[in-house]
Amino acid sequence: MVLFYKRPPQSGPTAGQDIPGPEWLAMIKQVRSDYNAPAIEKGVQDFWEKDNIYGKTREFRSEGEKFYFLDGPPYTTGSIHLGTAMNKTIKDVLIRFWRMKGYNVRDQPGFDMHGLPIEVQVEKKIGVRSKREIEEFGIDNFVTTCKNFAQELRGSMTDQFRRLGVWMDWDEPYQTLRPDFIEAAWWTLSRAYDKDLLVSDSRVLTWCPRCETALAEAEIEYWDEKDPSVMVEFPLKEGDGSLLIWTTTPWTLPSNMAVAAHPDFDYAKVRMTGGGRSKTVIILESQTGHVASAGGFTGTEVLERMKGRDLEGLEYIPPFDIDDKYRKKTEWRHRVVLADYVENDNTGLVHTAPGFGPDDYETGKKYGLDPFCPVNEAGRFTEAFPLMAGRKVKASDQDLLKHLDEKGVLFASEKVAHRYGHCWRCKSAIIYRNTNQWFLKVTAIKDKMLAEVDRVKWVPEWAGTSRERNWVEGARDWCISRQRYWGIPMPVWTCRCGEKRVIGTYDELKEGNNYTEGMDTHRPWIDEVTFRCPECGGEMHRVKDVLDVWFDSGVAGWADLGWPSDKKQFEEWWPARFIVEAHDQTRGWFYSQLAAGVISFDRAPYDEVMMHGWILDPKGQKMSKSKGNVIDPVEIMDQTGADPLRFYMLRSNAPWDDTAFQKDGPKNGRKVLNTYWNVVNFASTYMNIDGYDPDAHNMDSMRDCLRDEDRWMISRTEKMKRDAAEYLEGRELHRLTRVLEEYILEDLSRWYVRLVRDRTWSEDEDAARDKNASYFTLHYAIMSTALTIAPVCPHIAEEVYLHMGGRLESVHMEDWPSWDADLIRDDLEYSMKLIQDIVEIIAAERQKMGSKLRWPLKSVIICGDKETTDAVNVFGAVLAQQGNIKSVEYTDKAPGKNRELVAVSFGPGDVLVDFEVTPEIASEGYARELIRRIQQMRKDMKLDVEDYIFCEIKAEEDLEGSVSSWVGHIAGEVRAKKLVFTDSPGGESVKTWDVSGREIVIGISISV
RNA sequence: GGGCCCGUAGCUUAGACUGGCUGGAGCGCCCGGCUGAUAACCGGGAGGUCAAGAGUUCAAAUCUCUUCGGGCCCA
Repeated sequence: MVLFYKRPPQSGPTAGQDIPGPEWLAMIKQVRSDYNAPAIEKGVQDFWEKDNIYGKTREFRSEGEKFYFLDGPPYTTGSIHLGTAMNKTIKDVLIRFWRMKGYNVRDQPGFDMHGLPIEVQVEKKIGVRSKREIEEFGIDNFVTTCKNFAQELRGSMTDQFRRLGVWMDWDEPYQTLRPDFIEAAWWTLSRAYDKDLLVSDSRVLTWCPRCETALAEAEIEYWDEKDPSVMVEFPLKEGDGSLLIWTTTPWTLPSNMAVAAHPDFDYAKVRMTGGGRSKTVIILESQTGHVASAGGFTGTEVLERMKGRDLEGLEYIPPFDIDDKYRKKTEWRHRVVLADYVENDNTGLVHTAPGFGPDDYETGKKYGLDPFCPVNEAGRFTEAFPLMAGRKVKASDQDLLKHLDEKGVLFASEKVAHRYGHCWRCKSAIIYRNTNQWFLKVTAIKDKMLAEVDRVKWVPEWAGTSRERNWVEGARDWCISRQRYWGIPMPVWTCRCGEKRVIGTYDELKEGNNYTEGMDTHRPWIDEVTFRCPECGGEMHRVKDVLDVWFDSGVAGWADLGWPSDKKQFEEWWPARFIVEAHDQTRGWFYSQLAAGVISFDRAPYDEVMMHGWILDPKGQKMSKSKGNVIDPVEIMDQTGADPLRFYMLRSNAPWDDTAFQKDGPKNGRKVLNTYWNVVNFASTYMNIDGYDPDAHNMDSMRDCLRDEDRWMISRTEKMKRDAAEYLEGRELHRLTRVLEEYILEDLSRWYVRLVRDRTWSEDEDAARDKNASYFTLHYAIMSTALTIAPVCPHIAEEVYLHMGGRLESVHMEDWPSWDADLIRDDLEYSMKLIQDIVEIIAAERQKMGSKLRWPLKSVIICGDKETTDAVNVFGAVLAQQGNIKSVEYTDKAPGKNRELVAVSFGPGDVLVDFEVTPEIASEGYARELIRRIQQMRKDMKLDVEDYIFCEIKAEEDLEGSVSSWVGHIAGEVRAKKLVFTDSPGGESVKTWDVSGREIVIGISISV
């Protein structure tokens, strides 16, 4: 296999630079001086695009072990938000990591393209408001519009994911609207049918009156809403008094069929008096006070006590009369029934309408009650309730209450704010309705699903053991039918005689009448296909429903592999090794896949599930258009860059915790990357000048040239790589980014670069070997960082890699960096830590004493046991240099009193600082003061680093004498051809300075 | 009402599983330094009842319980 990819010289981010010749490949190229992330990212992405780097990288790993990553399909909304950005960033990081580890990763992205959200948007677009209007518009026109719209939205989302730097197979995404995808869904349903898990049944469930369809739990959004909170009297048929019930849905009262009581609770018949009125009601005895005050009564008298079970069978007069032609008369109608779900609050008697409440329905079934439902699909009363016929149910509440009040049975009426469900798309308040629907009998496979939850690896662990498990344990049968248009059609055909047929493949469909090859299998076209009934010879028609969109994505794990028509891919890849989504998918995609997988293949279709958190607004609130607190990721990428955004999102929190997105977060991320960039800029500048050839050296050849500080840097680098790998394997991406941040900021930039500056500036021939050692180390650190940060920040890593002599065509083709335990030197790290502490102490002491770093210290004494002084002595030269100290001494004796020394503990020992300023120190100090001022003036004059100058200086006589021995040094440092002292300095720039209270005038002119 | 997660400086957070020196950072603020990485960089300072209370322990941000507050999912 060819492991060496040669890059054509004219391509890549550096295109435009004129760099001919094959030697260019391994050369160090100067990077642009500023870290302009958006510009760099644009360049890198253009390079990827133009040279097909993504395709080549995939190809490069095509022989590796197969790794099936499965993308959770975002709903095609047209624009990504920060949550989607976070989601795809995590995926991109792990995919790139796995590729670097040699895996052949399947990275097909997906899009969820059916369903109500798109239908609702299209309705708005074409200006229709109801199902009737859609059918007038034409289902074919409507569905075609939905399809085109979804494709459009997919396109713009793809652009945004690309901008984020996500490497997935954007040219070949799986799409739920594709015919092969639909076939896979059908196949799964036919499996369910074969196993008796697909049934049609009548149940009470959530219904959107505007969309005129059933909704799943997952399609409901809850928020607080004000509703009536009323107590209504149902007079007893025989004897005095009334049953008192409480409800927040007065519109369900016409459908009342019974009143439920808890068998074990204590009830009482209570007479209530006050304000000249009196009422006798049966209620939960413990609620007497509450009820009386709600009804405006002051006096109460218990007339009779009884258990709930004693009330069973008691007959009452319902609040509204309904003609018996609309409902069955049964034994238990309008009597007290018993139920365990009755709670110890309000009146303790529950109005029961089996046509409108899931619990009521169950109770009704038990007592043989009719699930009477005088409400149509649009949420309006039918003829069965003439009083309000044609009116919307919730809007009728007030009129119904008025009616009850006139009848004298309205005991108490107020408003209450409570959580109420709404349609996830059109936001209409949902109602419960009794309808006939198709169900997957999840309850029948619950045990297997739970076993699979236990088998799968969850990250973090509680995502599975607590959350998913808890959800599956409470799972009910899954209503998968929707009375809509844009979705996967139910593959169920029925005959008048009751015969059913469920189609699982397109081959079976071909047997149908009106089938045409290559036909669109969406509605309405599929509705034309009919079958001959094998039982009665009649015509079988398709059930008009479409599928719940959550079912679509549930089959993604095999639909995207072309199953069932293409079995080869399935055998090669399935099941998915890894999926990752946000925590709301506990009830969504984690669940739908689990159910569909157990139905189809008796197992969960994934082996590892990672759960991530949400991106919230800066105050920790959910971002939403209605709150106006949405932060646009595209805007951030354009302003600050995709890499900084990615780095920040991963750094700020553990992936599974929610993150309150901070406005300057990406800027902080940028700071880390900028520091890295500065290091690279520094290194590439000097390596380029010196023509450093990274290929000419390796760890073995350099071993003996390295200084201990180089070995220290390498040791830190090995640990960074070691930790990074561990954190990636453990999915602890926050730790990964934090270890990178600390390494870049603390070890590489703030310390190592500081140490090697003098070495890189050296033009001394004798020091070439030593300079090379620093270049080698710097290059090693920079490249290790590029490889390690490549999954997180793919653009900066690429740019750095290509400029620093990377040998492959892209950093993303590199193998994940290994680390070498032999290069870890805890002894050197310990010594260096002591040095860092001591340097810090000296800086602090200097500050207290008003001693600038520019002025050398006479001496510093390290006092401690031999072990400690030896450890410090390893880097004695580093200490002297970084602390600007003339002499570092060591002693194991306690500091004597004979010298004016400042003593501070650095842990295992003490550091004693001698602040005495000798004439020698003063002259060196002043010399450096002068150099600094002249350099500042050069900079202000915008001189080139190479330019020479003439320099004239006026200073007090003693000062002039003091620095006289340094004149040659000063002139060299500031590139002055001539440097003289004079009473009237002249030149193109003349400036007066105050140096420690002494006036100095400097004049500079440019030499020719 | 139930399950899960979270609560540490003005803001974002490390540390919690496996209890132990003066609870670390970053941003912001104040002060200083450096000036051949420079529309950068470095150091110092102020700022914490570790949400509250109780318990276990020689010792609690960390373990246990209760309460309060926030988030997600449900009822």
